Amino acid sequence: MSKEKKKNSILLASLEIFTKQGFYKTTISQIAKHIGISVGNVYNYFPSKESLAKASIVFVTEKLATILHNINAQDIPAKEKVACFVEEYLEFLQKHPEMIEYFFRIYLANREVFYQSDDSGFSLAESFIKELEKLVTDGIASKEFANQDFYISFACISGILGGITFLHGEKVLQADLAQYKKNLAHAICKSLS
Amino acid sequence: MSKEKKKNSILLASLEIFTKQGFYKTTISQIAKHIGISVGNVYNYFPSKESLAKASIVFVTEKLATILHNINAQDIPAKEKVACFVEEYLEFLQKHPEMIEYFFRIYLANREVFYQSDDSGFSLAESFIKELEKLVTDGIASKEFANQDFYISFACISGILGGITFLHGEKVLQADLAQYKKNLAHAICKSLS
Amino acid sequence: MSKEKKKNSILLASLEIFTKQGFYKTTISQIAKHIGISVGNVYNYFPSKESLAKASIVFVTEKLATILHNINAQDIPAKEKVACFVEEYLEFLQKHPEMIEYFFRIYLANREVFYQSDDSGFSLAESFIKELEKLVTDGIASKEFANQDFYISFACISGILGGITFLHGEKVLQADLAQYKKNLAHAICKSLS
Amino acid sequence: MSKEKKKNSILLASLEIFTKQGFYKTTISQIAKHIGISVGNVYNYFPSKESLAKASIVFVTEKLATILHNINAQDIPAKEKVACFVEEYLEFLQKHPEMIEYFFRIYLANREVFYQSDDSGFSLAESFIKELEKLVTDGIASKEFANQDFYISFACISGILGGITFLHGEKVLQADLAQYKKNLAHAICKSLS
DNA sequence: CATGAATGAGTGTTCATTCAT
DNA sequence: GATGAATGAACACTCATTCAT
Repeated sequence: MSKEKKKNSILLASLEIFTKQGFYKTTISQIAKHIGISVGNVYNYFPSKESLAKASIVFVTEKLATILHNINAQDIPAKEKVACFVEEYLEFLQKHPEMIEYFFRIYLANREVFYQSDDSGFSLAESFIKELEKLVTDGIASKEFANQDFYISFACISGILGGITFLHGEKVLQADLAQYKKNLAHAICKSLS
Repeated sequence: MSKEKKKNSILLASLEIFTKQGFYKTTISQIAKHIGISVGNVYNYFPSKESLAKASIVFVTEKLATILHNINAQDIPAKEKVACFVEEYLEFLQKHPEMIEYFFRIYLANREVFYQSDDSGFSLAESFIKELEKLVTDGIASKEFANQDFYISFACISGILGGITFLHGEKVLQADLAQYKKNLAHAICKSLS
Repeated sequence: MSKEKKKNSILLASLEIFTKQGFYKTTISQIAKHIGISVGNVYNYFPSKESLAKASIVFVTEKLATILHNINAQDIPAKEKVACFVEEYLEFLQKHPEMIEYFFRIYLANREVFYQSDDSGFSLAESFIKELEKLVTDGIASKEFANQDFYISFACISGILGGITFLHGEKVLQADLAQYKKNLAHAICKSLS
Repeated sequence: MSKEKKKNSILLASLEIFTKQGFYKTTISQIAKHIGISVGNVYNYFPSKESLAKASIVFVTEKLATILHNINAQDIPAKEKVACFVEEYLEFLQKHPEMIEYFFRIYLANREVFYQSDDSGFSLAESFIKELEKLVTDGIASKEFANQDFYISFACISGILGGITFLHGEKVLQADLAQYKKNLAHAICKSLS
């Protein structure tokens, strides 16, 4: 296996196990065992457990950022962009719940892991937030969305998606995720207007 | 100090330190020191660290449930109830950020701490969710809100509030919390309609 | 309850719980609860956990010593004395297994509890050993027993009784204890001859 | 040092310190220090303190079982087998008092450590008991010993040896252990006849 | 690159003992 | 005498990280 591939497999394993068990309950040994390598070898690719957690969040946010970037690149109304993003988000959540849940459970919650004195941990999600900002700004420009503080919009979009993600993780949703697509997109757009 | 009062002071200290440092990085010794008692004495009031975390979440959700319960009891339109709740929520967040953040950071994130095999950890927040459900149901009855899956509404209300709470915790909000009151209430009502 | 009676009830409770759970796994709190008094009050009667254990062994050995003393006082052959002692010992074991087992499990095993630098822990059983010595000496005088080192005789008598006590505690003996009376007395006498 | 050898050295250190100080007064740290390794490394070889105690007892009983097995294999009268066993037992006790005393002090006394719900702790000594049973059965077959309940015979053999072991541990025996060989063998054979 | 034995600081929890009431 | 809250030292066990092979 190439160096890059092995690094990636370590990342994916971490992501999965961190999400399932939490950051602190996950041991390096478990991650190593999950992909059949030795504990010491994990350290050849990542210098610490913390760095694994950070690399994981960058990995996830870049996936989300890419999705949103491609949508933003299209020449369609902002409301449609929201609908597209909700759709792709739900598909992603369906396919890789561990990645999305990692974002909401591990990253947003374990502040002490991701934050350094000199650097807001928030910055790890920068690429995604940039795209979100673009989406909102475009919508405001086209008068589709109300011209309000970006943070309100941010709270609406990521809050509502976070809420549904949480419920999905709790396994309380009776219907298939895709069923919620339309209503969620509608709710988000309304909240932004 | 009465027994009940001491138990409460331990709870409040836990809440604060858990929120600041995370569940796992917080030691019983720190909690004990914070209120000037011995480690062993903490265990005279709570049988384990985990039980402290659980008692904390019950404490917070009951506070929130009480606030919402009183609002629900009033004879006003559902939209006004939402506005009232947002106002009181923001005041509460301003005054006791550790309690609200505890709810979003510690409870929602450290699944492995709160969940037992036989019992959804979700149930610890039951009293609050019940009130939220009442608010939404009433609004649907009065045609103020759209008749949609409660989970969507749940995601909207707690998601948007969670989002702003997160941003507040990140200290990125430039304006005073109260400034966001109107816009947030508006966004939530819109999202429910 | 008189002071003496309460002291005794504490002693008996200790004996029972020490035997059932071992010295270290028994807490003062358990002993106190067992007789319905407070932890602090136990310390009004015994200055330490260790002193409780020591008082217990003195209590038991004095019971055994009394039994043997009365037998020694009779004008019967030594072999009959052995038979009598075995009989009464088995009856005692039947009735108060916790006392006898205390002697063999707790006292003989937890050396570190009973021994002080200046004093052999062995001395706590002195009264009983004295009587045993008398029994053997008398038997040698009457030519019933061989004139051998007392320690050999001691090993035979208390060893064989200890062995059957152990097996009784293990609950592997199918027959009633009394059934073993004759054979045990016979074995002991033979071993002494 | 090979893995197996290190495991063994941990075992021997445990045996010695458990015997000297008792199970509960012995700390893993002491065991580790005694052989110059770290606390954590002990746990690479034994998963718990309890498992160390159990492995120790298996180790000792297998030593005793082997001794007795070799004697049983010889074509000599049962009485001579007893004499051989007593001799080798005393030699072993002389050479490795910690092992034999471990058997009598730690194993027989700390029931709560060795017993599981589903399994008599007694079973840890199975291999030795099997050999003892063979010795007795053979002696009965050759009419050297009386045909009595095996448990009586068990109490006699292990009781008498346990008694002398106890006295040896108390350091009350004036003569050399070997001096008691003949008398002990004689006493045991008599008690079995 | 890969291994996994070794390290040792760190933490939840227990419990004998004390003492103010 | 009686209570039981308070103390704090002690200890089993964990696990991120290192490094010799």
